[in-house]
Parts: sequence; C-alpha cells; structure tokens
Amino acid sequence: MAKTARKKASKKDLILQKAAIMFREKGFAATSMRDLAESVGIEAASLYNHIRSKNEILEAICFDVANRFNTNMELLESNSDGTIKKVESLLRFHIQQMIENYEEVFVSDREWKHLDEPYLSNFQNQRRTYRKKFASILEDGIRKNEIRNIDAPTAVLIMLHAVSGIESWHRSKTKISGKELEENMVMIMIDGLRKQG
Amino acid sequence: MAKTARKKASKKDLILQKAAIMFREKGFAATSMRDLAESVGIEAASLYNHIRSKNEILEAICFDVANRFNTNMELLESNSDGTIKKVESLLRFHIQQMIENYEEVFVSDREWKHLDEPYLSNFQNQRRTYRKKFASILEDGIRKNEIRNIDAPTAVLIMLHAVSGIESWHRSKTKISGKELEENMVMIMIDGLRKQG
DNA sequence: CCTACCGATCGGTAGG
DNA sequence: CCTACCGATCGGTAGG
Repeated sequence: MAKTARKKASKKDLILQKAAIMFREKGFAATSMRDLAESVGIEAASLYNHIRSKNEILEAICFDVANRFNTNMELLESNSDGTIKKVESLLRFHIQQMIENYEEVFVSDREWKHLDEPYLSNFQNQRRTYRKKFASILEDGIRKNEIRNIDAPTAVLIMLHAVSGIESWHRSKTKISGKELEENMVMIMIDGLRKQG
Repeated sequence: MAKTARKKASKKDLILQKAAIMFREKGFAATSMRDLAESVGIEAASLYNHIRSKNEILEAICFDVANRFNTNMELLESNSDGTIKKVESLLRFHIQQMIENYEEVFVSDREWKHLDEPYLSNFQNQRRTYRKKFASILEDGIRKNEIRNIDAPTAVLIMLHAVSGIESWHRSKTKISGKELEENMVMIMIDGLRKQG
C-alpha cells in the first residue's frame, strides 16, 4: 500500500511536471489532455486515474507556487533587516525561482486566469495580499528615508513583472549565467540605469 | 461603393476592437468565435463576412502594434539625443502605449505565440530586431559612460517586462493617475529604488 | 492502464 | 447578415 501510494504520487508528479511544460509552451487552454497524455506516455483516459480534471492540474501548479512565495515572505517579514536588504532578498528569491522553477512559476503567473471558482478568488486574494506586504516593506523604507519617495504599489508591479522577463532569457541562445543575470537585475532595480556622478 | 467600403471597414474595426478585449480577458485560445460574435452583436457565421479566420484577427492586432513600436524606434534612432534621454523617451512611449492602447498591446505581447506560420516567424524576427536596437542604445550609453556597466540585453528585458505590469494598474481600484504612473516608472527604472547619499 | 465512446463545442462553410 | 450544418476535437466516463 505504501508502495502503491508512492508509485501513484510519482506518476502524478510526472503529469504535473509535463503539464507545466506544455502549459508554458502553448498555454492552458490550447493544451489538450491528449497532448498531455502523449508527453506522459499513456492514453488520455488514463490520466484520470491520477488527476480528477484538467483544472485540478492548474490548481496544483498555481497553489504550489503561491505557497512557496508566501512562505518566503513570512520568513522575510520576521527578520529585522533594513529595507534595501529586504527588497534585495525578495528580488533574489523571485529571480532564483524564475530560473530554477521556470515552468511552474511562469504558468502560475500567466495562466491563473483559467482557474475555476472558488480557486480563482482564493488565488487572487493571496496575490493581492502578497503585493500589499511587498508594498508595505517599501513604504516602511520610504518613511525611514532608505529609498526614494516613489509610489510603492507601482514599484512592486515593476519588480514583479521585470522578473518575469527571465522567460526571454531562458529562450535566448547566447545566455549570460544565472548568477550574472541575478546580479544585473538586482543592480538595475536597486540603483537604476543612470551612472551617478 | 465608397460608402460600402467605409461601412465594412468600420465593422471590421469593431470586430478587432472587441476581439482585443476578449483575447486579453480570456486569452486567444479560450475565446470562441461565438463569444466574439455575441459581443459584436451578430451571429458567429456573420463574422466571416469581415474577417477570414480567427487567426487573421490575431495577426491584425499583433502587427498593428508591432508597426507602431517599430515606427517609434526608427524616429528615435534618427535623432541625436543622449542615451538617458533616448531610453527615457522609449520608456515613456511604452508606458503610454500600454495605458492608452492597453487591450491591443497586451494581446500582442501575451498571445503572439498563437500566430500561425509564416506570421509567427515574422513577428518573432521583428521582436528580436527591436530588442537588439534597444540594447544597442544601451551599449552605446555604456561606452559613453552615461549609464552603468550592466548587461544590456538584461536591462532591455527588465524594462520591456516592467511596463507590462501596467496590466495590474488597469485592474486596480485605487489607481494613481496615468501621468503619476509614468513618472514613477521612469524614475525607478532610470535612478533605481535606493536613495542616493 | 486501455478500448470504446459520450455530449458539447469548436472554427468554419454553403446557400440564400 | 442569417439559418442550417459540417467534420474535428474537446474534456471526461464506463467498464473491464
């Protein structure tokens, strides 16, 4: 029974993994269960021994990613670093997730609109909460005069979306290393493009 | 005859406009021609008196947007402004397009993968060329010591994607004005978050 | 995990 | 611009 459970879990994991790849490449709506079954190496009907529906796959991917980001945010909130350090840490986490966990993070970010209720509302709420926490960190830094007097929600948007540009990095032929990418991104976001006098 | 032509063009424009709205909301693949017909106010079959196929609509949207950005880039290349001024101008153009022309620009950015050949390759090539031109402007500025020694293609990714965060601004209830949004975005990208000593 | 199959819906066409 | 309809494909189920 333990063995069966383990086997089943690992086949389900394979399905989720292949689904993340296909959802990223073609989008959720344009990926058929027959496409997915083929990439897993079974018939479409057999997928339903491991998952309940196409939407359940998307739910698993989106909430897995959301949980990881929420956990990191909680860790960050409980420490006493300065604002710049916190923001830098958050940025680096997002960048690393986008590099190492590309397919899942990308799908969660781009395809969550296809979630069904009540998962859709749940996901949107988590997203809103996460962004508010991020903005609070920035507002705290503005108050403490550590960062510029910018509109915090706008800065959050910029940073979260900038990171998703790593999609193009993944697909480019002449890639700089992940580490270089991270350092460049952090430098541009924190200190800007302009060379200071 | 002139009248008929005018009428037809304007109905086609309505279809393209409604399609851009729906493609943004639901994605290209998840939008059916029946959905689209309903929002236009005619039967699905009648759409085909104005357009040849669902994909032709996407082509019209994507290449219309691409042409606008290409035209702006050519204008910019032919002037003799400094790097910071050029980059700022480019940023502002992207931001304004994303504010004023939201639906179309968003669809072009997110749904171009569903283009059929040869349009897909054509679009990807235009995209690659545009980014190279953008990166060249940055590299020129690095050489002239006007901007930091960053990886130019990475900076391009960040800026292009950061702008697409305006999607969230559109959907937020407590919006700052478009002008404020633009100023904040430009400031963060050019000068960074950190307050200089 | 497969074969066989379901009802629903898709993009698109014929003909008026 | 509509009615009527096409073949293809969709997500999913029954039964073994």
